[in-house]
Amino acid sequence: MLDERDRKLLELLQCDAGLSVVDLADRVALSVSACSRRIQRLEAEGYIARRTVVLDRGRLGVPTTVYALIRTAHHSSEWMERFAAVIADIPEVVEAHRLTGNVDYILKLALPRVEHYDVIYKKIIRKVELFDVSASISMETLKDGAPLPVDYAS
Amino acid sequence: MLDERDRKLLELLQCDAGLSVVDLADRVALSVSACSRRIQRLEAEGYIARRTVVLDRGRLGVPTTVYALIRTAHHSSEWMERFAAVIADIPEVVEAHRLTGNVDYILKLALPRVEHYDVIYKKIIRKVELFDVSASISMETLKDGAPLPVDYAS
DNA sequence: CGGCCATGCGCAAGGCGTTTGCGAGCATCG
DNA sequence: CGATGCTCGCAAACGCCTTGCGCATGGCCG
Repeated sequence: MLDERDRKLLELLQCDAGLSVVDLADRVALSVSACSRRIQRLEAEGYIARRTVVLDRGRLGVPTTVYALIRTAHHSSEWMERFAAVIADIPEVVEAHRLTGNVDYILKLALPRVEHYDVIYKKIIRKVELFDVSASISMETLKDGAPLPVDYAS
Repeated sequence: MLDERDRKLLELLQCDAGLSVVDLADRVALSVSACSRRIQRLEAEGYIARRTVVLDRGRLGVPTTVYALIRTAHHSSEWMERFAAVIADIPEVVEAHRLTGNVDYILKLALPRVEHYDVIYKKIIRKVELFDVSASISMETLKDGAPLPVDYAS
């Protein structure tokens, strides 16, 4: 049960969660106290899952993004669990999904440089058997961590 | 110039930026004031790019994740700019990269349901010509928004 | 139509976390 | 061996966030 102000708050907080409540308050034309309670409610009701910081990839030493499209050699729940465990243990894998279609899994890697991909590749195939892997290097990031659309929220 | 404490702070903040400075302080065995200054420094030196909130996809009404792998019909800088502009204007596209390899672009979409993909698909092809598009639906999210590895940071 | 209840706002005070000035310890370097 | 710079810890001050309270508004029922 969100009104226009709630949606605006979620939008603002996605862009900058460092904004003070007083800033947020007059952006949505509300008193500080009312705004504070709105935010508390949004957290209590689970709209806001957690707060985090986004770090500078360059500064962190992992400027390179690589996507790995994977096809599995085995279609069993045992293999799936094994694969999930392997992925979970590799911090360079920052995102991983099991997909429908030709590709079984997609992995997003954060790496110091392109050549480092091979290290991760070998680390994975040493532990699980894959049928096919194709890696694509990100040449240009058009969007990343873009705010989620807020218009579908009820 | 990061030491072990700085890295630990970045790690903790990625997991939960809502932690108070006093909490963080004793996690890294430091006084509150010293910890506060560390964090200020990490922000000033650009390690921390910004603070944000991660919203609940389900609550927001966009639980479905779809990846679109795109091959372009035209290889010109003019087309690229047009495509980038189109993508920027679609809030359901939460991530977009230009890639090397067979696939030219990868798009990550946040949608209310699978069928909604068609709406976005049509919105894109109405504005730019594509050679090939293949969409894969995420059946299972093994990782998403995982903390960046902090060990490569200097 | 009037009264009642629920909901949400604003005001102001209180509480709490964060920040900052200051002195001390330690390592580095001339 | 002494000076310099860096970072820590302590304590106070500052500022922000929270919360209790009174009030207005809108909906519902008698």
